[in-house]
Amino acid sequence: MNDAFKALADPTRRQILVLLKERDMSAGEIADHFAMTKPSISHHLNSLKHAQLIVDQRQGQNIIYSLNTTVIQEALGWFLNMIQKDK
Amino acid sequence: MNDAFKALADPTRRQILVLLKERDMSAGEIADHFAMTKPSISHHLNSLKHAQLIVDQRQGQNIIYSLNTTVIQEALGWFLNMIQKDK
DNA sequence: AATCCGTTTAGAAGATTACCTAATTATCTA
DNA sequence: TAGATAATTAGGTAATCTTCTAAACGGATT
Repeated sequence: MNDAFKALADPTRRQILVLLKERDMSAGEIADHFAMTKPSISHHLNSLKHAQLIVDQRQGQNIIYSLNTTVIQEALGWFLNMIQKDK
Repeated sequence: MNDAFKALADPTRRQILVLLKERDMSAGEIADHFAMTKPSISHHLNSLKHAQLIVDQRQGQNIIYSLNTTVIQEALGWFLNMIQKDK
């Protein structure tokens, strides 16, 4: 959960999540959306994966990334609890 | 919004928000909950304030901090949107 | 098996963050 | 106004983060 919050702190990583919300994408496709080298994007993907916000799956030469909503839902719960009136 | 996500990345700062959810507190009271110097806590409070996650108000010698749920609600919206099925 | 393509790993530079101690500011009280 | 208390600001250091280039890796194709 701490890893998730840390991963979410970076705007590039949040943008990657938004992209993956639309559809699954390969690492290269994701990288094409940013003015940044592929190794840098790969690092961000690893950070998101470590936080379990995304999952990956090899498909031939490509590695396809997709959103894992489980941890996102947990985070959502944290925020919901925070704006709850009592206790 | 980016400032809020960055502020939320630190566990001490999230814990401060949890404390302030229960009741408003002075900077000193907040600091008493952590094994950390007051200047360090003051730095964290400033970070949270800058992100508009909390507001402060002087009351005599004390400065009372309280939660500002507006930005928390915005973040909640971000997560909600992220787990939404389409669009 | 040689090579190509997509991707990750390694290593390093520069920026940012988190924490400390010391000094300063603001307010209250005697 | 002098002293005490609450909190912040200043300055410094160590650790972490973001990004880059160069090199290595895993499958697919020839």
